[in-house]
Amino acid sequence: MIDLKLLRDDPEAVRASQRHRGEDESLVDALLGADDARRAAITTADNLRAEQKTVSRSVSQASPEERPHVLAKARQLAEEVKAAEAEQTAAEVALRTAHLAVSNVVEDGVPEGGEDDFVTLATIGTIPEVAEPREHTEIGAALRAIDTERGAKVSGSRFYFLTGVGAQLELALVNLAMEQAAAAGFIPVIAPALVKPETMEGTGFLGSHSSEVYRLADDDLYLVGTSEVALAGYHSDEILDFDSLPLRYAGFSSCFRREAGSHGKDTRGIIRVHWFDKVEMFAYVPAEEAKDEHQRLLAWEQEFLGKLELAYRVIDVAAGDLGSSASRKFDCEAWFPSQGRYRELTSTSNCTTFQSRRLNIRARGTVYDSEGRKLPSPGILPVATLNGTLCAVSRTIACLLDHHQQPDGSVYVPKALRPWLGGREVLTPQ
RNA sequence: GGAGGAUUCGCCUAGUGGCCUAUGGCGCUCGCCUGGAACGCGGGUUGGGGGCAACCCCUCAUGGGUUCAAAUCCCAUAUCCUCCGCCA
Repeated sequence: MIDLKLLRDDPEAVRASQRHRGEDESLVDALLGADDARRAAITTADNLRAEQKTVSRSVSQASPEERPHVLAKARQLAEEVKAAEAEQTAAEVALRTAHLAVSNVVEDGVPEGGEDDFVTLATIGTIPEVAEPREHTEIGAALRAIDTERGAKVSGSRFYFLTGVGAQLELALVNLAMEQAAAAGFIPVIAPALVKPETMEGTGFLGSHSSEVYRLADDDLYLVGTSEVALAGYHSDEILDFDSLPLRYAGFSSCFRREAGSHGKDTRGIIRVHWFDKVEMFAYVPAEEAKDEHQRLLAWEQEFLGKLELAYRVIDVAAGDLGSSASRKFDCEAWFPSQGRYRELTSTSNCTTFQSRRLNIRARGTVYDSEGRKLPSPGILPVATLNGTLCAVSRTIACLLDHHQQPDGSVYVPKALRPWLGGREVLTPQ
């Protein structure tokens, strides 16, 4: 949810942002109208409640002769309060609906346009020369690392088994990612992959992308598509200690995606699957720190890709391709020789205070007066949330096999992964 | 799955229909005292919302209900605890 105070101060900025995204700017006026209606309803209800309170208290003190009269007045007021409260509730629901319909305000500098209108910010590493590149599926099968046939047999399309070095590769990547994150000060977290509807709703994944989400109807639980959901929900309805910020978590969990709209895309292999494991970075920071933190998350993603010795580029995602809660998004796309193009491996979004407002996450900070003295009442301050992929395992494995394939059919192992792979420098078909 | 019990402002806690407009303690904080401290004394200390302001409204796990009036009575739900059952 966007900041209503900001909207009141500068509605045109929010309208401009909506246009930038290619979304309906009349939603902004609907929101302003809903807010006015709510204020009016609250004022009416407040006044009636105050009057009712006074009359109610006077009942027990009323003399026997005036008592029936007072009681009648009280009954009438009770009716009126009930009606006014119903209107207030309706106005508040309408406001929330209108509020949720407006996407986050896009950060200055985000490219105009849609999916293809990204701006490339950096291109890093040397694209490997591979004469006749094979796909990761073929390489994975030869190494007995990836078994998509049995994945399909057991679970259906877009499922897979990782076996042998494939399984070891996953553990190596997770270990490397977690080690890096912990060294950078992240709190490692193993997060639940099943969450309640409120959590899923609060993180915004039941909006336009609800068809992507698996739901367990019998238990009214959702399977997360990313541990961002659990990590954002972790501090929901909490007031954090402002001085403890930034709070950084590195969450590991399985991720589940229905891939409902992607029939025919990446049907082979493990680039696009219904289930994969992922290490996700999630940060809670003071609102004014968000932009800097976004750069830090991007830097950590790049550090990780560097350790994997991959050639990749960083793109600044265009406004029309941003999720509703992101004000800006950077993707890192690594080179896949067999496809002759870059494919997304990681993504980091700055959600500013949009997500935390929705999840009711704030911070309590010490407030100082103009002379720098502490004031007795601590202030409540807004918190920004940001997320970034550290390692989406299955896609990263696909990339590693493709990117580091050798003419003799073996696969080069980046130095950073070797400690977790028994020191192996290459993976060789059996 | 079954049977009980619990949930009050950071923590503990008083409170069984009407000055509860919520008690007391701890903690925190401001002030006084002091050369400076400790002790002591006094004040402040849940959030949210409306209003230019004075001030007002809501908030006793959540949602309903009864009543002129609910922390208090009734119903439902959630979470936690104990016991039983089942089970890694």
